[in-house]
Amino acid sequence: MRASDKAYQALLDEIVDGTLTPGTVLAEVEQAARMGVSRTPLREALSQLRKDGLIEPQAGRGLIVTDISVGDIVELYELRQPLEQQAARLAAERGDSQVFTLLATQFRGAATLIDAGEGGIRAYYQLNEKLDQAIEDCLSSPYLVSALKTLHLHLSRIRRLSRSDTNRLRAAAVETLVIIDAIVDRDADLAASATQVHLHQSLKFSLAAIQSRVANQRVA
Amino acid sequence: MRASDKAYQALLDEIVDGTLTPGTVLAEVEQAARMGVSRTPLREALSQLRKDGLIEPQAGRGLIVTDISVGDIVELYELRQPLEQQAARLAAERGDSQVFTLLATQFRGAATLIDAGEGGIRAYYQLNEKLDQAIEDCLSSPYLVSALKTLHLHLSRIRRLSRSDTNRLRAAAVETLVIIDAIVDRDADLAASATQVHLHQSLKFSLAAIQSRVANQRVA
DNA sequence: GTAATGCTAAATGTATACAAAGATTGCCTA
DNA sequence: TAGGCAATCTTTGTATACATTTAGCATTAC
Repeated sequence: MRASDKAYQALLDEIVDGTLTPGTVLAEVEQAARMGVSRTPLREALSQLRKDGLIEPQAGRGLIVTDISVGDIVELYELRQPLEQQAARLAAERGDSQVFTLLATQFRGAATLIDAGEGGIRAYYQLNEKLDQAIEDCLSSPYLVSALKTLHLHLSRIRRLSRSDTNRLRAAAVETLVIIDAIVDRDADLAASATQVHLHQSLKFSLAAIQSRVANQRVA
Repeated sequence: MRASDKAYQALLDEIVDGTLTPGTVLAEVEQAARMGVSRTPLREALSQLRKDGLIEPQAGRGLIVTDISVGDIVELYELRQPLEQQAARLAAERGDSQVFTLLATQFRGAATLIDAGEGGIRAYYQLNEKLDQAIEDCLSSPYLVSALKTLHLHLSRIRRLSRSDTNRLRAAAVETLVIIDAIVDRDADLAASATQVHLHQSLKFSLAAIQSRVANQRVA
């Protein structure tokens, strides 16, 4: 593995999982030392992260981790809605029914998973990733796939901001199951509509979760 | 301007306008010399172009300009359709009516422009860019804007493959006018539908133009 | 004659030295 | 004391030297 790839992946992970918080200054020499690489490959990594929109040039000097706020959630969904609807539509048209039939079965057991504590919830998230992967595998367009990849990068970031409670997760699983069933039935319009519904709900509850958290913080 | 930006822009322009044809090998020392910069900023430029999907690692070694074929057109439209529909929808919801009223007026004179020879057609393309810019200005989401930017990069490339005749351009202008009028009327659904129609026609005629060109080449 | 192995050369990947640009701090002046 | 200017120092931007990897080719052995 190239040193630049290593640094890119490491920094990416840290930004996505929140270890590097928004506003953190990424000085070249400092980060190069921390990653155990020289400045050249590190700069390449930073340049990639900049293209991803995960870091940006600060007013004065240096690169900082981009902020991710409530406003960003709404703005991100303005991209997510059309992209995932299109992906669901194409998956319905071309998807391998067997794959999605299996996923449907797994999603029918999602509620049990969600109620099984921390580990179960982690498994549920992994199931969602499997679904995303299955849908992506249906797409022949590298342009669409690439846009989805970038999108999911940012989605991972906001997931930390607006953690859902188990009630919401169970509801989300049901909504997702409608999408999967539509794909199995080769009903592209339904798959798109179900996606729209799911994302609408998802956005609504994300914003509500943040609102309530802010309210709680005021009390504390 | 930084040397890396200069090299990036220069290479980008050459790839988009077809000076650097698909398959062209971009060797670092060679290109660095040609651009008048050293290898370090040139590599940064190449790294960006790679993220844009304009160049890719070759089997053996080295980076080559990515191929752009008929299949790519269809795949690109699988991204274009959802993105531009969303953009049109949001423009209809939030756009400044005055801006789009002016654009509508200009597009009503498009036919005259298209029939005025080479220069007129260039002016018509510039008018289309003004429209794209006006729509982009309506978008608050940097995520959506960024995806559109990348999309238009690749669209510029395929425009060389499937040049439209004046008949098609006139029809396209009429289709576009429907979109603009919908935006002026704040009719998001109509703007989205009109965009879908326009892009459907645009794709159909692009593919047809290429087919007929291939047929002509066989004759010649 | 063919295949495999080793050598060579050329390209990429990395590190470091050097240059330039800008920010901060301290001093001087008003 | 406050504001401005200058000098220094930190940080980024660039160039080049060095390391590493691999493809191509030739030679040798089977």
